[in-house]
Amino acid sequence: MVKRTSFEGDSCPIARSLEAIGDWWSLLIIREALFGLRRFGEFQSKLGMARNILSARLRALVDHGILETAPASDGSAYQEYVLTPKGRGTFPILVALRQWSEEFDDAPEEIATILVDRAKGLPVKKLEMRAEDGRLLSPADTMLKPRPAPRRRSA
Amino acid sequence: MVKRTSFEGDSCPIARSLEAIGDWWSLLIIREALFGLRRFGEFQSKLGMARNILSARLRALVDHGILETAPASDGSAYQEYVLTPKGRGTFPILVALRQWSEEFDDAPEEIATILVDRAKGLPVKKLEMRAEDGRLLSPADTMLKPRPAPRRRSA
DNA sequence: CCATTTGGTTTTATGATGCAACCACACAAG
DNA sequence: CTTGTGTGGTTGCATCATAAAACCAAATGG
Repeated sequence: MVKRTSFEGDSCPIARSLEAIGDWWSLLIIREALFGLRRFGEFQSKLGMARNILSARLRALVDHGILETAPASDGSAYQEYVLTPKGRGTFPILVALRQWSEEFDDAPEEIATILVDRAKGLPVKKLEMRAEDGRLLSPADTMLKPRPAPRRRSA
Repeated sequence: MVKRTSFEGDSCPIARSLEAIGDWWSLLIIREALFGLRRFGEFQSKLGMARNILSARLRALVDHGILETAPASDGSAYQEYVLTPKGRGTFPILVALRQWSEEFDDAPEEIATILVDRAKGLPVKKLEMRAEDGRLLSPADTMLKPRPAPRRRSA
């Protein structure tokens, strides 16, 4: 078989998340969903992507529990795709991608929008990594540790 | 043309970042690079991916300014791939992906490692989105604003 | 100097993607 | 009831990307 290698059984959480949302288009669909889009046609016209690919991606995202289909909303008998809590939980990922572009893009003048605090209209602060006690951490201040064995029914 | 649609000219910073690091394998290569891997063979054996794909990805990452080739390091005449500042700047993206898995994965017991603060050994705190004045922001507290016109040579 | 490792490129088979055409259903007008 | 239009897909086909393995050249290693 020469099919694309799957990260499904991988023990790395980064690989596991990419398995769910790492496909081409997937994160852009989620971005639009976070923006409020719900209908097949809305996604299609906004993203300008082929409908069969959109169909496949929506189904995959539903299978992964990121979107769910809702039977209606505005009376019409069509279904809608709405984010689950797991889907809304991708927001920090999108913010991180956005901030990385804003900081390192070779042509930042081509970036059309900035994410701002609704209350004050000022840009959102850069995401920071902190320890549990609040200390600011750099990548070098961190390390990977084997996951502690799960306590069995400790409650 | 039926080639894969590129997001290169897109004005959305998320699309632009995916253009650079959204390919299958790319973020995993960056993850290993952040972990200290430098040599072609190291990446290949650690990731278990086909060498031609690795070769293409490494070249693309170099083209995008995420990796650069260094002529040596341990005396041998081979070249190495090291992260640029732009490459190291992807760290928050990887942390966001990792934390998303840790929080929402259907089988979290399969996740082998946790990211901890090196000094105390405690897990890194969840990434938070904050306003410039430090207020904690939810997605609903934010909005997109058109980028202000660039001041021309204000310095 | 020959064998092996390293760091790739080339070849070939198959899956993924993009585009356009087609189909099923709902709804509205005539 | 028939026609028309919009929505929400699925199906074919051409092309691209990916994977696996073979191949190759330079650098060690003995």
